[in-house]
Amino acid sequence: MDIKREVERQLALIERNAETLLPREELAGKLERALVEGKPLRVKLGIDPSAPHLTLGHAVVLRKLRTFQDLGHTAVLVVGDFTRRIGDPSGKSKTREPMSPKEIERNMASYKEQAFLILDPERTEVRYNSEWLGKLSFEDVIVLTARYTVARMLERDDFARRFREGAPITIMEFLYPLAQAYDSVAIRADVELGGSDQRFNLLIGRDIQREYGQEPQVILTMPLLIGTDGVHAMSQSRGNYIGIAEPPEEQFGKIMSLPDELMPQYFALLTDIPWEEVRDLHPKEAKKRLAWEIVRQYHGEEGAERGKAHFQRVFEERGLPEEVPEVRLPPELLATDGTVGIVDLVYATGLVASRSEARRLVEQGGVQVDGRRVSGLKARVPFRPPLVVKLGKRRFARFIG
RNA sequence: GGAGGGGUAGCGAAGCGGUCAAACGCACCGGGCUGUAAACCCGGCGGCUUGCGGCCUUCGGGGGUUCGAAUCCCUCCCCCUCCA
Repeated sequence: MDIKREVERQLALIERNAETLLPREELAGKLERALVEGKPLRVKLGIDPSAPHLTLGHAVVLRKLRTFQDLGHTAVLVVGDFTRRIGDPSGKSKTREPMSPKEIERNMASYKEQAFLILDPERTEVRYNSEWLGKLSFEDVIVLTARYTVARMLERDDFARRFREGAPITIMEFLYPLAQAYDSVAIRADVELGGSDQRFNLLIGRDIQREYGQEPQVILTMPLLIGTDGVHAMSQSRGNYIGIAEPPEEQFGKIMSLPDELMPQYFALLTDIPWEEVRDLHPKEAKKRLAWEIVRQYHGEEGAERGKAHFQRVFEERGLPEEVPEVRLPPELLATDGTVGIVDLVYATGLVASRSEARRLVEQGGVQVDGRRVSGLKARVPFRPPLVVKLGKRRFARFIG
């Protein structure tokens, strides 16, 4: 009786914001058994060790994993170091460079540091899939492949489409989800988490576990967080991401420039603040709340305050940030009358890639010196340090004597 | 093994002898609007050059033809499709 209630409570928390939970009944059964036997569930999350940085997109799934931990379950992070050596699973890009174990280890160090801002290290197990995949013989692999059919593989939308269009699909791509599924067997996963793009792979895990005589895992997918462009899923390759480890000022600023329409999704997936609580605020205030709350999670309240203060100073009041990089003017640029050419000055900040870019900025009215816009390529300004040069909206440099 | 298609700027994609530093879209940068929103509008987006202008390096690599090539020829490398 009590147990039934507890199972329902856990289920509700787990299901919140999830995209897919399959099959719900099986999860209920597993939760109940965990409670009765006092044995936590093993909740798997696959990790791609190629990138050392985590984004808010990762945070969505990690937060869900944290939910499981808070309910007493164990998170099992499976690092795809072996699969990573095989290459790119997506098929759309060229083969990635092989990555050395050292690099992987380095990435994982920073990964863990960031992930543990969200996860509870006490309830986390980190495993590398080379541990078991590396031991498989070719025979083992063939046995594995014998347990899945081409037709089932082709159920995946991506494969189906490419097959139909005559685009290439390599056998390796078939192996990849199988390897991932085998990971589930190796760690005896009860649940596997992933982004919604992982649904197919996670489902294969179920089938393969069954083939190996295990109780199939339950799969739980989370929606893909839309990135800063407001259109595509957040990803590092698209550059539309906000990194967990980015400085508070950056995070705050990036969140503030998200399209308003994204706010409900961000609140739901990245904070514990119910949307209803903020929906009636002025959108700008709601977004500040969002930014503050997200920054707080990764940089603490102090960081959140700093991000906010920076934002207000630089953007709302159009003032100077608290820290402006200091640069020196190469003496030869200084004319005898004590002036310096504007293009030289901009270039000397080191904030532009070329003199052409400096010139462009000047021509387009994107340059301010001590708060005064300077335009005209031939303009010269008296050089009396300290001199603050502002490029565009957010780039600053202070010239010191 | 055979037949065919293709490699163009960060990406996608035009161009197929001159007017091409190379259309267009995305991304990006600047300006405007504003709530630094987003959307939208205008401008920019190889480098160097004080400008209307000029110069240098680019269209997979190399070599030719031509007054002139991203565009034609040769050769090499790479990718893809179909047939076997």
